[in-house]
Amino acid sequence: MGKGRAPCCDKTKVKRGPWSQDEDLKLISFIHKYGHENWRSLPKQAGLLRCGKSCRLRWINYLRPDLKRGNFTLEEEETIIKLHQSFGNKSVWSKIASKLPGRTDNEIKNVWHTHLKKRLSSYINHNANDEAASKGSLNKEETSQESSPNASRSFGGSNTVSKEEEDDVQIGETFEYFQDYSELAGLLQEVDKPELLEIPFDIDPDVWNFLEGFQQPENSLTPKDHQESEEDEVDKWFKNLESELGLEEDDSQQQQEQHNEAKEDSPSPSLLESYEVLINH
DNA sequence: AATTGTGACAACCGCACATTC
DNA sequence: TGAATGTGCGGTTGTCACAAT
Repeated sequence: MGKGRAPCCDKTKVKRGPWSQDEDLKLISFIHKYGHENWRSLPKQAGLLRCGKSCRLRWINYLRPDLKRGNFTLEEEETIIKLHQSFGNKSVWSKIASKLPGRTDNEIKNVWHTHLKKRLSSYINHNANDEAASKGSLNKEETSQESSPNASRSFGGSNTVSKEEEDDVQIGETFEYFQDYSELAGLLQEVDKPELLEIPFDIDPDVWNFLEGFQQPENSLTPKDHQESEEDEVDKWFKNLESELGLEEDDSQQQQEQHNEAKEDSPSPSLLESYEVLINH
């Protein structure tokens, strides 16, 4: 036997690529019944031709009932940026995820690379141009460099720094511009895409609390609240699942129901019953 | 209408650490 | 104590949808 550890599974015998609805249901129902004590043996026991790691990833990043779906809120984006700054340039997506209930490290990582980083970079360029303009002709050479479309500021003067790394450094330094994060919120709003800019004017008081004190207490809910929110989450999760499987009755009706969820207590079906309904559908 | 480019996100890979025996 | 195994994590890739040409 050669060096190194054995692969977690025989890649020629496992299915790869996107998960089907059937596979999702198998995984969900198995985990609900038996939990996930051993990811390696889980796929075999659940009748899935998947690698254990793949099952774990699918569950954690997509099927878990307590996951939030949809666009990140402005507050979540701010949190990511703040934490990314406070943890330094080395990526700590899991730590950030732990501060954002319902969001996964993978999701946060994607948002950072596809949205936030880009937006901050564009702000840097914008800011650099403004700065250069305000300085007028004090330093023509510098100004001409920055006005070039592909120009990027040099930190440390090393040519070996990759574009990605350079962006990170720039982004890190950008935070020094901000006196507080309300300014950062403004920047996000300024450069963000319209669909990511949903800032509710009837913003939840909790959000203001969150914005005032960055460290949101993890167990701020009373036991009763916690139980109710957990039921709500499960209920929401099933509605989402039904929606994705095309089993919902009517979109607008469902949206209305989801809207009402926050306002009224309604008994949620047991998880297992709902699985059976879905599977037998 | 067809082709190409780009963005977004799900999924995979491999390494490192923790745990078990 | 060290090897084997399980799990978590970050980086990277693959795929799909949509826009631009």
